[in-house]
Amino acid sequence: MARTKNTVTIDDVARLAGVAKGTVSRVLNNYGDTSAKTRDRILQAVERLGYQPSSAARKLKRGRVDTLGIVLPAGDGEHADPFLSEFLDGIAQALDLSDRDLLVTTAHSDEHAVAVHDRLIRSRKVDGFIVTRTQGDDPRIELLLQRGFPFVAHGRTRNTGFAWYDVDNERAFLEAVRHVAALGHRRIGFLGGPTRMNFAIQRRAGYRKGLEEAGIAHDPALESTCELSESSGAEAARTLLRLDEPPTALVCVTDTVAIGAMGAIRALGLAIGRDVTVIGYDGLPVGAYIDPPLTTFSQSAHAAGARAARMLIDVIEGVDPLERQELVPADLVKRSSDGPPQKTPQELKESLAK
Amino acid sequence: MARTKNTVTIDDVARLAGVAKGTVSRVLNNYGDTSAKTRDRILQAVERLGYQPSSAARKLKRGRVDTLGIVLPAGDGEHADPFLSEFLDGIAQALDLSDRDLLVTTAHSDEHAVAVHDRLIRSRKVDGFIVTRTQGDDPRIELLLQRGFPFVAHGRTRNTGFAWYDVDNERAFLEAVRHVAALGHRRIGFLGGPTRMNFAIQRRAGYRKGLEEAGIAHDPALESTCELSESSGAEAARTLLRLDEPPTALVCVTDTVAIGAMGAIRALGLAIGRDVTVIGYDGLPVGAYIDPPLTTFSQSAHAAGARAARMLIDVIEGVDPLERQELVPADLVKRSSDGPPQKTPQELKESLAK
DNA sequence: CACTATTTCAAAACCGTTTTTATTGACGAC
DNA sequence: GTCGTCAATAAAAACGGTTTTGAAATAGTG
Repeated sequence: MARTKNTVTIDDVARLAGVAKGTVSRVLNNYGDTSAKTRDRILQAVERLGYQPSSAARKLKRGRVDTLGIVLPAGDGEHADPFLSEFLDGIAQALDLSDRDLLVTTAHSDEHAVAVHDRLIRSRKVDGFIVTRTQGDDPRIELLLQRGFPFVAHGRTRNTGFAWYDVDNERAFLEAVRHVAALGHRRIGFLGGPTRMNFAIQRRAGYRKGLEEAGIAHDPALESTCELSESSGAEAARTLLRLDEPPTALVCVTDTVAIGAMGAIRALGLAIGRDVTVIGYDGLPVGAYIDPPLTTFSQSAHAAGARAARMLIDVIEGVDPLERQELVPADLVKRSSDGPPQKTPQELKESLAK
Repeated sequence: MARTKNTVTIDDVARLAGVAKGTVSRVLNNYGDTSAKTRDRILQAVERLGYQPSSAARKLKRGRVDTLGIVLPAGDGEHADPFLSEFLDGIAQALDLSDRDLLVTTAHSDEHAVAVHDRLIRSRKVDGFIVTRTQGDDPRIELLLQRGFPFVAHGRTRNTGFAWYDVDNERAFLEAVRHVAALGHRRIGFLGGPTRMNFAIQRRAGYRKGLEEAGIAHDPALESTCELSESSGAEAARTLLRLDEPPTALVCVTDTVAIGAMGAIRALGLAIGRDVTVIGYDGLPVGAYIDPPLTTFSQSAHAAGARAARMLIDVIEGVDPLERQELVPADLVKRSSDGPPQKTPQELKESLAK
């Protein structure tokens, strides 16, 4: 049974145009060494047959696939990471402009992630990777550096000898402190994250710098550390508010922690945004729905994805990765969980005593 | 400059094992016609060199890429569709089990989507497509059917001669009405979606059937149509509540519309779940965070993605697409936006008049 | 022991491109 | 005229696999 092939190849084009296939190829890749006449004839044949080169054959010869890869942490089957979906969308849109595509895979553990990257590299299905959710020491980045495979990380790691795109955590927290200081707060607490995380250290540094800039003495009692959960945020908030001179503002390492803190504040009978100001970080959509809507700092995941993709393309095309390191500021999303202090710390303490 | 190639090919393996490359290939593809001795030798060489076949070369000969494609509607750059990210996650996990990958692209319009599918087909970058967010008459599906290219749709269309996975929209809305009727509601409003969407028609049909089953006369004034946005949902809700005999329950085509409606209800000074019951559809995570948490119908996007991927693989491997059509029920996620009516429609009207 | 069937593997052909090399004809210079 | 030179294109050689073909070695049979 002679199954008729329904795909049109370069040979078909060459035959129709009456030239050698090499000539067709050169025309399509703009070598510019063909006469106008044959070029027109070839382009016409291409048009008529609706020819498009086979990516596999092309890649075999050229060694490129025009495809970028990303390995996502597998969701728990419940709710997918909202950040990632926006990030993906940004990547895809950037790629559309350059006629490349995105290969998406998931991994359910660090080891699995490394294995998947390795498989994709060896089977040459992608030209480079975008690595998200980086850790201080990241095994995926180790692998990619060791293999000399192009990639861009979203977020720095301890080692920084590669291309990355990151949000300026330090700057954001400096601005957070500046913002509440401008509202009139002088007792400003910090609910920080675990210091094994790179970003937690950066954010704390920004907090301290902000205090210094505002001329407020750094009080270690106001600087706490908690896990990145609501319950942990709630507990840390309670601790700070029990101080003899409680803070009138809380700057929180993430929105999740801030939401936990808000619950604790409300439970103590205080008004968020009036008695106690709360500032988050992440710009999670849920922050807009809670009561009162959370003032926070936000990085556009969409913009990050688009930019990271563009940077990766540059790296693949030979740009030195060290020339593709970008630090961008996070923007303040002003909602309603902040405001001028209505009470002094002493008054706050008294109202809590009741 | 003789750039040393750092990729290991089948020739390297063959040389190391002292056999012809054809033999290596047959061993790796389990032809079972090689002696145990040479097979071991070859596998050992493969192991030692860390050899993995080039996907491009392999595909060139076999005509398959082991990659599925999906073309997403491009987000607006603001918030990506939470449904899609979960759906993607489901697909990716299913693919992981079968050593295939997923190619993701975006399209910003119907025409663009068709063009992207066409490009991917012709450049043979994927073996098949998963088509989401189907419309009554879907140009993408037209294209794929015409090209005879394998695909699975998430959602039916007018034409149903292909593989699909769909939630039983009609049934869900029938159950929604049954649910609120059981709570004691008799004036039940419907905030429907644009009727160009197939699912909107199905959901409306379920609503009407539910009324019939409950023995409630269908009042066209209670059945409205809105776009799938919060603002549109809010407006539709206001319109219905201004009726002389306002509804005490609103069944909404999507969670987004329901959330908009809730905002409008609150703004009118009414208590959600007491004065007016609101039922959504989609099971969006955000629904759990709003106040009060939204009662809704949920389809697991994750499960849908995983199942659709599996179905597509079957179709690619030759199963008749007509044998891969599945209708699954949506489940009621009971939260707090519903309850027995506290007021009659007349009382509701009066309290609004104030 | 001659003869055939079976197993095992080497060699060659092929997939659809890109890239390199060769060939052809036209043209100008000597 | 003959000889390069140059432009344009044809022809051939990769690229890295899979699949087909066929030959040699081995086993089985009368």
